[in-house]
Formats: sequence, C-alpha cells, structure tokens
Amino acid sequence: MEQIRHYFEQITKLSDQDWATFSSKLIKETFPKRSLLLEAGKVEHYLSFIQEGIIRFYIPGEQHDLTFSFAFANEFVAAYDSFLTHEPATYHVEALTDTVLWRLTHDDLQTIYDQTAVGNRIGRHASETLFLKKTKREFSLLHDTAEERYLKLFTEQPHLIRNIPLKYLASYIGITPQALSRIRKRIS
Amino acid sequence: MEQIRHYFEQITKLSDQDWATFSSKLIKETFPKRSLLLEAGKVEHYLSFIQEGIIRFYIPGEQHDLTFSFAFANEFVAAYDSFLTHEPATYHVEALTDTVLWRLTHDDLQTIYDQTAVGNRIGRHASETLFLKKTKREFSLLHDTAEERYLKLFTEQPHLIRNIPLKYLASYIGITPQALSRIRKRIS
DNA sequence: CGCCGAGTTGAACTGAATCAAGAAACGTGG
DNA sequence: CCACGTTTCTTGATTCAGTTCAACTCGGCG
Repeated sequence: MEQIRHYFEQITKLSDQDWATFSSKLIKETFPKRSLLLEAGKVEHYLSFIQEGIIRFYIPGEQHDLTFSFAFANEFVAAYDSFLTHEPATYHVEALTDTVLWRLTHDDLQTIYDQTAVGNRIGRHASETLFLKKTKREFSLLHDTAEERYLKLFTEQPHLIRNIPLKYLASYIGITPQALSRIRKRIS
Repeated sequence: MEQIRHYFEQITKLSDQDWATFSSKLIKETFPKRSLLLEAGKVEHYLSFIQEGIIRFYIPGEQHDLTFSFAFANEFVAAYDSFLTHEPATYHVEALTDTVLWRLTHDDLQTIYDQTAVGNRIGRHASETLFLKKTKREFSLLHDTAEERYLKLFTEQPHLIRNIPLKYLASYIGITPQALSRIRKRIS
C-alpha cells in the first residue's frame, strides 16, 4: 500500500488527510494466474493498482485473440473506457501471473473526486498518462513496420519481451505469431 | 465565447466566478486556410477551443504525409502530447479551412488548475475524452480491415467524408489514396 | 484557355495472412 | 524426477490485400 502513496507523491503533494480519505477506500484482492479480472460484456467497476502481477487486455476472437495492451506492477489497471462510460467492456482483462490488486470502486472514486482537491489532480494525471500511452501506440501502428514495432519493444519495454509469450506480443504488434517468428529469424 | 461556456456546462456545474477566471485567460486568434497552427519540432503552448474551422494533424513524410486525426468546431484542439510533456511535437497541426480559435496558454491553464476546483474536473474530462477517442481508434486499427474503417466513417463521422479530401481520409484509414479509390469502387 | 492537384485505373510487386505440419518447451501427474 | 500431453514456436507453400509506379481523366482556378 505504501507503493501507492509513493506513486501518488511523484505526481503531486499529498496530505496525510487526503491519503487517509483515499486509502480508506482501497480493497485488496488477489487473482490466480490465468483468471479474468473482467469479462468482455461486463461493466468495469474498479480502478485497480497492481501491487504484483502482469495483466493482459484482449479481445477474444473466433480464430485468434487480439491482445492490445499489457499492464505491470506499480501501474493502475482498468477497462478504463468501460469504467468511464459505464458501457460493457469489449474485451477481457486477464491476469497472466498470480496478481495482487488494490481496488477502488467507481463510486468511491467519485467521492474522492468530490472530497479532495488532490483526487481530481490524480485522476487527470492518470487520464493524461493513458492518453500519452495510446498516442505513442497509434503513431507506431500507423507509422512503423511490424519489424520496427518489434525492435521498439526491445528498447522501450524489455520487461515485456522477457515475460510474455510471443504469441501475445505478435498480436500486440499487430501480426500473427508466424509472421513474428519470421521477423525474429530475419533479424537474429 | 458563449459556446465554450455551454460546452463546459455540459460537463460540470460552473459558477460565474469560475467562468470569469477562466474566460479572462482566453485569447481569440484566427488562421487562414492551409496555415499551420503548430509546426513539427516546436512545443505546443496552447490549448485551443475551435469556434470555426477544420483542423488536420499530420506527420510530414518524404513520400506521403501521414494524417492521423482531425478536429472540428466546438472541440478542443492541441498537440496534446507535446502540450503535456513540453517535448517538441512530432507532427504538424494545420487549418484545413479558415479557422477561429479561443486559445489558452499552458501557464494560464496551470493557474486555472490551481485556482478553481472546476479546472481540474474539466482538464480530467478533456483527457478522458481524448483517451476514449484514441482507444476506439486503436481498436479499429488493430481489428478492422481498411474497408471496414472506411465504412465506419460513413456511420460514425459523416461530416468527415463530406468535408475532407479523400487523400487525407485514405491516410487516416491507414492506406494509400489508390487503395481507397479501389475500395470505393468495389462497394459502390 | 491551360494548368495543376485530386481522383481513378492498370500492372507488377511485396509483406503478411492463412493453412498445414513438425519441433521445442512447458507443466502436471504419476 | 521423469514421461506424456498440451501448448508454443517454427518452417514451408499458397493466397491476398495493399503498395508502388505510371498513365490518364476530371474539375476548379489563375
């Protein structure tokens, strides 16, 4: 839980008072490897801080799943679009490893937004961070070749390549596992 | 200027006091058709509300430009990643038509964030909206074929097809003008 | 009237998908 | 701790959507 406070203090000053308000709402929850944090078709009610674990976001498909994002320890995780709009998520959120979360319900978060000035700052910062992440990704999907995207993973997200099965990475890059295998062969 | 207040009031309650603080910082500026609001390589200092006009975001390329976004009247516009990070923008922001903006500097916005509770709410909402826009686009780029993306423009963004040259739309969809021409032929 | 950019059409080429099969790695139970 | 079965990864052959290069048409504007 100290991790979360530390995370916040990187963003903005945080009084003991505000922290008390915030932390009182956090609920610890654990998920075993391969379990779903959220199923497609359900509405996301939680914003969760990852204490431990790796999370995968994917759209289940007839032939192939489409993995489009990951999240790691010391990040917030949610089907954030569903969380914001209250519409059902269009994708699954899965724990790739045993995972420990500190969770906050949507209602509690609104209360925090209303009660603490800091809440909105942090909420804004979280949205901005997610926006920046998506912006870089959009750029890469439009601008780079599959091979360039794979090479970027080495430099920008080495933990991803170490910890995540290639078939998920292939999907994340936007190609099939076969195509990724050939790219790896070519550049090695 | 009333448009802006109206826009805000859809998001959250807004006191006369808060509106006064906010609106005192707004500067009106006009741009002729085909001019640049921001050049790649420069840092974005403004968050701007579009009173009138159509804006195109694009990465200038050796052979082709890469158009990746548009903005219209009654929306906020900025090279938002550059605005947030203070790093140089990697793309141009161009007025496709004669354009009228109400602009807010980064510094003034920070002042508003500090002085009004409403500021952070609106800033958070803006980031959330942009995040949702990018999320839908990422999904479409990974999941849909070029033809499906083109058809979605008809249903979801008809104003885009009406007002914007096909070569920019082609780029936005992620294909060449020639490929778009063939898709149009096939489905008509 | 003539020019120029936008859009269309054609032909050859290419990166990645698909289908299929084999090799390697992984984990689970005995 | 090994054996077996399952999943992941690789490799090959074929197909396909989209690129590239090039030529031609159309419409608007100087």
